[in-house]
Amino acid sequence: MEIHQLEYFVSVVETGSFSRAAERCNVAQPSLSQQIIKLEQEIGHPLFDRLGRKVVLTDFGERLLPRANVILGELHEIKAEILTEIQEGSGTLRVGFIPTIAPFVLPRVIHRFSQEFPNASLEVHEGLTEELIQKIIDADLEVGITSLPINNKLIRTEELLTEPLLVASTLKYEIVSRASIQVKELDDFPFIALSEVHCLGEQIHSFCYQQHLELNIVCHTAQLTTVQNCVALGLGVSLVPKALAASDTSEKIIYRTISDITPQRKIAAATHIKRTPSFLARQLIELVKEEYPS
Amino acid sequence: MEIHQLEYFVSVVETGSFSRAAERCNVAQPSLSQQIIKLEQEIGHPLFDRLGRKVVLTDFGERLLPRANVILGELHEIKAEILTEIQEGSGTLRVGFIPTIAPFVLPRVIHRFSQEFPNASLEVHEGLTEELIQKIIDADLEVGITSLPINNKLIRTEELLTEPLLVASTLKYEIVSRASIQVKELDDFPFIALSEVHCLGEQIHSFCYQQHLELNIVCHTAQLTTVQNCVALGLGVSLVPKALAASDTSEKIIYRTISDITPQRKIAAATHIKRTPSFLARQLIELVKEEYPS
DNA sequence: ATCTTTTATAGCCATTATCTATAAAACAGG
DNA sequence: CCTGTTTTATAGATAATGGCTATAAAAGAT
Repeated sequence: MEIHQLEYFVSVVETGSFSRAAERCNVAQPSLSQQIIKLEQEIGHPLFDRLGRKVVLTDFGERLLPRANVILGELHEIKAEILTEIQEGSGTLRVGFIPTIAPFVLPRVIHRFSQEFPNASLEVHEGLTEELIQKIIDADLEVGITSLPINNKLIRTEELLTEPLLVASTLKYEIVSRASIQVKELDDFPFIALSEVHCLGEQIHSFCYQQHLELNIVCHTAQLTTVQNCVALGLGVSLVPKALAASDTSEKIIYRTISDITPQRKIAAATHIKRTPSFLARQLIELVKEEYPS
Repeated sequence: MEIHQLEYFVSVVETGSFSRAAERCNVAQPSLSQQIIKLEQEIGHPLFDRLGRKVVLTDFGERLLPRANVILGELHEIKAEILTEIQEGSGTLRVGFIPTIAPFVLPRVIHRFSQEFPNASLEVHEGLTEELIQKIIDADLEVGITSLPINNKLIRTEELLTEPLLVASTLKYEIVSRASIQVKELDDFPFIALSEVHCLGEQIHSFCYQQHLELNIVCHTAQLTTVQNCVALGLGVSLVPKALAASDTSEKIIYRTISDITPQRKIAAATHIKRTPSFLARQLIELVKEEYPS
């Protein structure tokens, strides 16, 4: 049973004649007749009684008609409906964030996303860069919001913004009271270091290495929140993303930009290089750009 | 968009691979790949992302899937469902009866028919033979319950039964008191004749002509009921179908068989010679046979 | 780095839907 | 009742296309 056979069938019903149906379908009358005959053979019964001038449905034809209409209806609306559904934002998006971004960005992004795409469902996963990358490769996630660089030829990255790292400290350490801060002053104070399982930890580490700093690390923590708490208690100074500063309302810590050379990280969206980005994914990436706190 | 393309598409989704889908569909992998590509071109977007070992639906594919399943589901059930529906007797049957049959047969047939086929709808039309024939030819009616002969090469007739015509009279006329009745005695009494617009009227007329009777017609009536009433009032005798006698409970009239030569009419089902009889039509004809009063 | 798995490409073949021409049947009008 | 017209079916040729084999290309797996 073929689509065009059903189309021919419906046309014969609607025009009441094989020849007129053929004309409407832009085929020759014998072609249409043959296809109807084939259809009748497949059903096992005649669909029409050919009464000279008139063509009448048999009881089999009578019952095929509504089904044929359903099928053809479904078919012809498919393209338009799919486009509509997509632009209405229905569907599911699975997205990952690294832990040094998630706390500042996730709440705002989820909020706006669910407002703008009420029909969509968002599945969020928080994980370290390597884990996100692996899940993207396995197609468990479609997008990962991470930090550059990412060296994996299976991963496509789209840079979203550059975020400076600020010096964080209480007034206990004079570094934050000065008019301007120089990179070299960092190793004059006890330093709270973020574990290098985080790419941010790594990035700070290699920044210091490049600047020939020999940090006086008094603490290695596994979470940015712990860094923040340690700094607040006056255990030392640290380098933290500006987004952390922007969302810190406690006013215990002073955040300052380094004057001479600003350390920074690039925030990017990582996707599987072979996957065509879905509509929802593109929308989410835009939202992250707009909602990233600064 | 073709059926087999949708089948291939669903198979790829279900097997998660083009090669396995091809195997399941009994086609070579390149054939299947090509059809998927064609489908993607028609939709205007890729349906799958080919990630080496894995194949993942794009958002377009995700939305095509349920529709494809609906269409294929509809298609595969069609044949069985049509057969079921027909055997369940759903549908409409348009049937006609001539006026000299309708009153005795219609009520019983409609009753049994609607009991046995509660899903069916029956449209009954009462009309003279010529009218029924015309409506059958025009496909306004599918079956006509009439009397033979019918001479029209477009009409197929199926003889159902032979019905004798009985002498009807009150005791006022001695014809019904005798031990046996001979044809020739008919013209000894005033005769109530049915109009020849009815085939029954014609048939009685030609029967008498053949038997060289010269009826003493005292009345021409347009309806069988009027004949019956006239006879009951003792205005004369008449010839009436046995079915009328069988349904007459008044006991005013005596109905007697003629001994030597019994006039009779043949009851038949008339259908368009080119129409394949529907299930309901065949069932109805059977019912008329069974329910015809005798 | 090599082997295996998987999809895409190329070229050929077979199927089949379509076409033109024509026959057959039946209706309409004179 | 015959003739011309309309309508569907048949026959044979053609062309479009889905399918096949062989092979390439890409990417995992060993």
